[in-house]
Amino acid sequence: MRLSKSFGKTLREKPSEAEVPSHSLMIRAGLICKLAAGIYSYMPFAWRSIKKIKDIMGEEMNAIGGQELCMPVVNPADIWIESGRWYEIGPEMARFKDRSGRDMCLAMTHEEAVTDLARHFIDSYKQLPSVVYHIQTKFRDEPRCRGGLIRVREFIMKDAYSFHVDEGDLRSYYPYMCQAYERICKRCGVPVVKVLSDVGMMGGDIAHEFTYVTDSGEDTIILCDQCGYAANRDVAKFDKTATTQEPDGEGKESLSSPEEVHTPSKNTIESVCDYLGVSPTTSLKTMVYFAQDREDPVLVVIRGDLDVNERKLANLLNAAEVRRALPDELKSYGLIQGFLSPMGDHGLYVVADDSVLTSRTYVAGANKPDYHMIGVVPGRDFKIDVTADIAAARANDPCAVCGAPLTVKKGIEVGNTFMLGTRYSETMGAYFQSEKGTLEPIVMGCYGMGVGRLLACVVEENHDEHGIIWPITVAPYQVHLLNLGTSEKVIDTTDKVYTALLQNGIEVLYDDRDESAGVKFNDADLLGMPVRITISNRSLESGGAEVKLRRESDTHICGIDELVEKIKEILEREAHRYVAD
RNA sequence: CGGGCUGUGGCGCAGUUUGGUAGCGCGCUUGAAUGGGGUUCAAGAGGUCGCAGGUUCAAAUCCUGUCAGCCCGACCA
Repeated sequence: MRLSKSFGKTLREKPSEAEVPSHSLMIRAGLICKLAAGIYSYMPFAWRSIKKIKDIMGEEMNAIGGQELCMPVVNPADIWIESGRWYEIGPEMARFKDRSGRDMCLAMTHEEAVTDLARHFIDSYKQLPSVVYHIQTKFRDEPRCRGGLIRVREFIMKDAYSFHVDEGDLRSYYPYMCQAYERICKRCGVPVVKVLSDVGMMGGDIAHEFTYVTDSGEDTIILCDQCGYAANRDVAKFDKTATTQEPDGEGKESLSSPEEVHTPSKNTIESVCDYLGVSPTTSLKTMVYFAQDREDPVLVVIRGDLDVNERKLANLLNAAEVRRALPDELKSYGLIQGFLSPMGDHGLYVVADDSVLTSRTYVAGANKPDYHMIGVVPGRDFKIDVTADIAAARANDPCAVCGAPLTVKKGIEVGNTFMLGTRYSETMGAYFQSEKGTLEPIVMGCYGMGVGRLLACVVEENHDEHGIIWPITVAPYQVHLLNLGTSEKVIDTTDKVYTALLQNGIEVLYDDRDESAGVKFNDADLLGMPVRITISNRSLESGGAEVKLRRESDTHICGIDELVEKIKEILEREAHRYVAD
């Protein structure tokens, strides 16, 4: 490709809308162009990379038995009504009516469509297991797009679906998919961590995310450097007993009933504990939440030093989401903000984090302005309807597995894998006849990976202050060829080199523009092709062409005659860096 | 959906406080010089100042509304 003819151009300045490096670079390099919030065109260079990423995904999917097919972007409402998600999912699903008034939607994912295929074509256990995948555009009307391709509304996704006779077969297949995911990321030059994750709107049992760790990310993951435990914060477990101090030795545990104490204006955990001289670990924090589908709020009790993770709480309550009650709402239930208490005859459902069982007695609110209770014993002094883990893990909390301090990192979720089970096959009637002759629901797994998001991660991981540093496996072109000066000899030689490289199947971007050296070098750095070849009077006098790797700073001269062979060698060596084990 | 902010040639911005009929840099066009890290000079093209209403002799500037976008939060496989 001659740069003088290529569609699109580079920008010198950082676009004002871009915050994260990949976003800024992708716009500056002319890789993407926004049409509307979260809706982008992929420009020619980006599209070449996208194709390579898709190829890598395809190869890895094929290698574990996947068959590629393609399912529609537009779905009829019927199948989503069958699965129950037509009503479960909110405004993030784009819906419309066709000309005859039938409800339709843009698919956000394809469990429904693939389950429809399964019930059409899978009749017998003899057809199982089976795996299909497709790489398709999806639309989710996200409330907030950000970071260029990191979070968008229209996006390309590779999703795979596996069908099994039973849970055991799914479990034995699942690791292959996880391994394929790790291989894909490795081959694209993006390091990922496999973390336990929430099942979210997919439903099902076990799920993992493959997360690229970066400060530009929006997911919070909890990692144990010691034993390797890794989980999304929404499901991360940690050891709550280890942080607990013994109940303070003031004999309060001997109180046969709680006692009221005056705590003027002490309406936060910190101020109360300071005032009373106790540790927050022996206090109770009470919060009021509204959960979807529940008329009355629930009282949530957690140890004072901990915070509630709303995802965990929502899952426990079987609600799509929960929200904190507003001050006015508290009043209408007779609750006093700042002095909330699980005690009393409020009649509300009480959810307790299991941390409240780690100590004997606690300080709690008195549900009365400026008063708290001491010597409160959970269970004795207030009822608990359900106890579960609803606490958010934090940095330095002890690992639930090995006790080492946990670390918290930000990351981008590149892909995820779910053991769906029979959630869709049962609701949509995808059954097969077993060896015994019985009718059984197909056990399913689903596995998604964002193509554009992975591309953004590639750039996020592989760049410097000058521009992108493409891994050879996904680079739009392998070689960036440029000439300097207008001498006929230089131009002729470069043209010949260009032709020779092309004839040898090498992908070359040829900067044939009449631009100054600075412009050409800067664009080469910004565009970031792995190998740069410079031909100028100076290089010819030194014996040929100058060759430089984008990721290295040193250059060397290579004779024109040996150039093609030399480049082939380099490309092979570079490719070797991205081979998955 | 809350909080903060921004809309002015293709891109990045100034001008808005104190109303007087639009400017800078980059990019683009033409010509010349230069030719190893965004080089230099000259001449050009390009904007109903997001949109709608209002105040005024006069609005990019003041007022009201509205739309779009960005950031933080909520939300989200």
